Amino acid sequence: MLTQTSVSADTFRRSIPPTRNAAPVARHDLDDAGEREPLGHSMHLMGATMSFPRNAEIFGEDEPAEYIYKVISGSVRTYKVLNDGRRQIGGFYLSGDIFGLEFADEHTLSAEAITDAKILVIKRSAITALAQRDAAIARGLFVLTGRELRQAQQHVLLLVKSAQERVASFLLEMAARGSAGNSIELPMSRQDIADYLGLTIETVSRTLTSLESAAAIEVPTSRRIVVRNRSALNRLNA
Amino acid sequence: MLTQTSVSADTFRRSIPPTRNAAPVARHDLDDAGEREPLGHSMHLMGATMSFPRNAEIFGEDEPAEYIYKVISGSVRTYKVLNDGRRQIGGFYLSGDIFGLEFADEHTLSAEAITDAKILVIKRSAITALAQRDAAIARGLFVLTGRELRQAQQHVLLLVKSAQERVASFLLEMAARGSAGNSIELPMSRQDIADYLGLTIETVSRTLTSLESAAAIEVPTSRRIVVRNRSALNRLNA
DNA sequence: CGATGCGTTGATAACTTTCAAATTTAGTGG
DNA sequence: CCACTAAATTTGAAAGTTATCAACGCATCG
Repeated sequence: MLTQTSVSADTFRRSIPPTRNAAPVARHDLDDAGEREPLGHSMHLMGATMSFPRNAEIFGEDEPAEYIYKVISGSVRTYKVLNDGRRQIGGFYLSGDIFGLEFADEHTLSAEAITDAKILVIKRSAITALAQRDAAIARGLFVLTGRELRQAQQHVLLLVKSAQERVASFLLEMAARGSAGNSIELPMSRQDIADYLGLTIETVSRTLTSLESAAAIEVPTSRRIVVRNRSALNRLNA
Repeated sequence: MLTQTSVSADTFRRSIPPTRNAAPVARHDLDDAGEREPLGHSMHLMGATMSFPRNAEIFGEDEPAEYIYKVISGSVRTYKVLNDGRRQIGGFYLSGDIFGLEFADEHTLSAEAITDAKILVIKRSAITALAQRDAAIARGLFVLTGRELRQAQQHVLLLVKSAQERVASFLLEMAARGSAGNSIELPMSRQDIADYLGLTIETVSRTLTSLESAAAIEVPTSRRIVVRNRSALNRLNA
């Protein structure tokens, strides 16, 4: 079953950046209840921003997880390549999202920039050291990890649905995250979507066309989708 | 697509048990590096053991997550029921496994005893209080949570495979966990397996039959499976 | 012994993938 | 800015996989 993309050979490895000398942070802004944007402000004080061109690798599976990352602009995909060459995308990270959080010493997924992206890179040791002194930071890490777990569990639920349901769920998810009214800007290709949903690009494309025929959505350009009938999509979001 | 089991009506709700008054624990046994069995011994000192008959609900989705649980004997499934009545099993927990760990205040999955089971039940607040005083406990919680995340990510990878691959992976997973040579004792029904793998019972059954025809396994009884050709299964475990 | 639940097997239908080709979009050099 | 090539997306037809519907076998339990 060689349905999904093989790893593109055009990604290239970048050396891990030197961290800007992380001055001890005396205070950090607490977000309300620390839930909306955990670690949000603290991170900016101790990281360096890096630019990654489209398709550049940010970190690779099995590399030591020395940093954690926050998307400043652009977008990122994490993925895993199966033995047979298929690629499974674990998730998409948009502006403001934090990724690369690990429990173990090595990354379990790889990460690439989907579009040109600016990424805030923070030494993991700096965060964990801070977390030891500051319960709010520790809790922030916990909350973020909980989100990752939820996301993975949602992903499981997604993958047992029909193609129509998967695509509808995906669109609703992206609409909720981008939250620009009913218009969805997709930074990722059809292949990325397919590899996230466990489908082929042809099925994704056909499903979008059929949703368009059913007047549930409009697809003015391949990277922009307008939700016309949200309840129709919700109905499919079983 | 109404492929999976609807919630069985024969499960029944049990009231949450009173915790035995948790005497402050002066010391707790550290497992080597705290990794093999995180929180292992500490838990036994502060929880109460409860018996659940087959198919009894241990906790329900959306109930407050006040306890965490450890399987003493028997086995447990966690699951979620989708809007349309399908049931997706999140995982199986065997003797020694800890489950019910949550980030939020409510459970995101329900849990039921697959077989008659003895479960150690510990107040979550007792553990977290302990974790605040003891870094090893805190780390144990972290490790366990990391395992949950890994498991969910593995589950995602499982669900994008073919039926044969899913069943083969499942068997290898169970073989690795039960680790009684090549013989696998399955506590769960075909329906449970199907709902875990995102397949129908018919497909699971047929796949087992076909693996047996291919001399990869033997199925002496429906709940026991003997691995005859592990490399054949590994080959399918793409 | 008959009812009941669980598992297997068979035939057919539905869905998704595969393979192929057409079409649109994006990027490049003149 | 246009022409041209490469890449991405869409569409079509056929094949493959899994689900659905139905029947049967087998064991357990009153």
